[in-house]
Amino acid sequence: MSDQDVLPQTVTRPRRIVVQPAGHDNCAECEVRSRSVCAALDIDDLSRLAALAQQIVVPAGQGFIADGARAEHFYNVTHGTVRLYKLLPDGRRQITGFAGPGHFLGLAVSTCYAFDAEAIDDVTLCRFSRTRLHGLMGDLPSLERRLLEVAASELVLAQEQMLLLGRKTARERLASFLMHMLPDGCTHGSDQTRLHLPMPRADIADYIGLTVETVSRSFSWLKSERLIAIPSALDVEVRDIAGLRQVANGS
Amino acid sequence: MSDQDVLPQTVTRPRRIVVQPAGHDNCAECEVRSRSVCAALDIDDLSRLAALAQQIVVPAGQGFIADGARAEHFYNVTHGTVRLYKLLPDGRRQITGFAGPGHFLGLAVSTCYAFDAEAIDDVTLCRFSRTRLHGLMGDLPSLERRLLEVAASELVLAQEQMLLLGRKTARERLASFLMHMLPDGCTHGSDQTRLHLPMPRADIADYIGLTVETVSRSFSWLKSERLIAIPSALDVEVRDIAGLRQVANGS
DNA sequence: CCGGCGCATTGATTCAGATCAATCTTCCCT
DNA sequence: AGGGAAGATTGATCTGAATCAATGCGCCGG
Repeated sequence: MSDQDVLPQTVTRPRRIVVQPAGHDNCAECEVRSRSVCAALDIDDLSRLAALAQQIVVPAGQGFIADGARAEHFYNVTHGTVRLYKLLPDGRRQITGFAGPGHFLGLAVSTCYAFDAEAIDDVTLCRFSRTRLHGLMGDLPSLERRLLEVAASELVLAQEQMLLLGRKTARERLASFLMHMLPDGCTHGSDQTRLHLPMPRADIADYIGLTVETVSRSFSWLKSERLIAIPSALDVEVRDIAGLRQVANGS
Repeated sequence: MSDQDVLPQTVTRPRRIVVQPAGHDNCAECEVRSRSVCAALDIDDLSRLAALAQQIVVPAGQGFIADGARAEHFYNVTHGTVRLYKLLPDGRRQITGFAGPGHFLGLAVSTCYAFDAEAIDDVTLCRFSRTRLHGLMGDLPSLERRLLEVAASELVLAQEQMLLLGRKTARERLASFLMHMLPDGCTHGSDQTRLHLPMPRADIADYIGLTVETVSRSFSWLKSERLIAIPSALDVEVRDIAGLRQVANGS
């Protein structure tokens, strides 16, 4: 046991954030482009955007945006899932959102970020200089328009989350959360009801304003009501979408 | 008592929403212009905006935006205060924000509103056609830029509210609410600590996710701690801003 | 194959805030 | 001035979720 363990942890994954310095001309073939802000741009404009982009890789558990730090970058998630959260001085945490492939991060007006961001699993991001992207926005009104759309739809989501946090019961919160996690378009009909949750129970708890125990009990309750099945903790099968929606909206 | 009371209520205030059809060239002298999105425009552009504007007056208690209705207008508050909220089918209400003079309303991406809006006191608004304002935005990038700023700062507020609703205690919530209500710039220093709340206790309760009773008890507690004084229900005097901030952030 | 560590579940008990129930206050309206 | 209604406060009790406390279940490393 006296080998080269110079670091306290024994991790096989990359421990530090990796920045792919350049050579990133592949925006045109980016698999998340259609879902991201980049969808607003045609091929020519895209290359101007690509010139600003760096690819960065963040290992699971690592933070890459810190509350209060100067906001020098925007990010676009290409792989993996990110948790965005705010902390109280005593450590209480509220997760304000999860960002998966295609999501845009860093829409702060102020010069500083007002939240933290951490990789849940291994995450790959496109990073843009804030000032340079701002400059580009003057030239590319469609990009700015797209950002406004993104901001407005985030706002709608935030308002739904306020309703959830302020007025829903534990079971209603979990049901609402699962409904939101369902891929778009399968909220109606009973197709494609398999669901993989990238985040652990503690993250769900801090997102919907409960404790881990209450989340677990609510999962068990939904299971006992035959609304879902839980093949493994991170995999949920929605058995009765309509029923789940009923619960989510207060029976 | 058998006079002309053809309506169930006996109200002296205007009962219906009044639309001032036109003659609204006074944007240049608008007293809320500097605080509103209109601040982004110079005098010439302002007149183009003014051409789209209608002034509407909404009596206290009246709704003027309905959840699910087609989103045909944007609004700018010029006088009074508006409550924005979402309802659950069984009537539980979450107020997602209050909008006072200068505030911009209607930033929905979708074709339909996803919230309700009601006048708290008598409210005056500037109303713009959604489609025409969208058209104007193409010509006036500074307007679009300003809207993006507004949306981004709303988002920051929404995230703080999620932290409040998900993780703060009753006292912390009320203290946070009062801190937010303080006019900008008086969060530090002990000047100007008088505060008028336009909304009743029930609205505060539905905003910070509590019941009226708990709001009232929390007010009494803050008073007993000498952090505030309550000359009348709607008037609060902040006695100890630093202390109130401490409570707001979890002692 | 076994041991241990990190997460998830389940059970027992407590507690902050909801609910139920009186007052109290303010301010119209007559 | 007086009566009443709407809002606010205060008190008594209840309850849903938090907290405290064991297990249970994979999964990885040896």
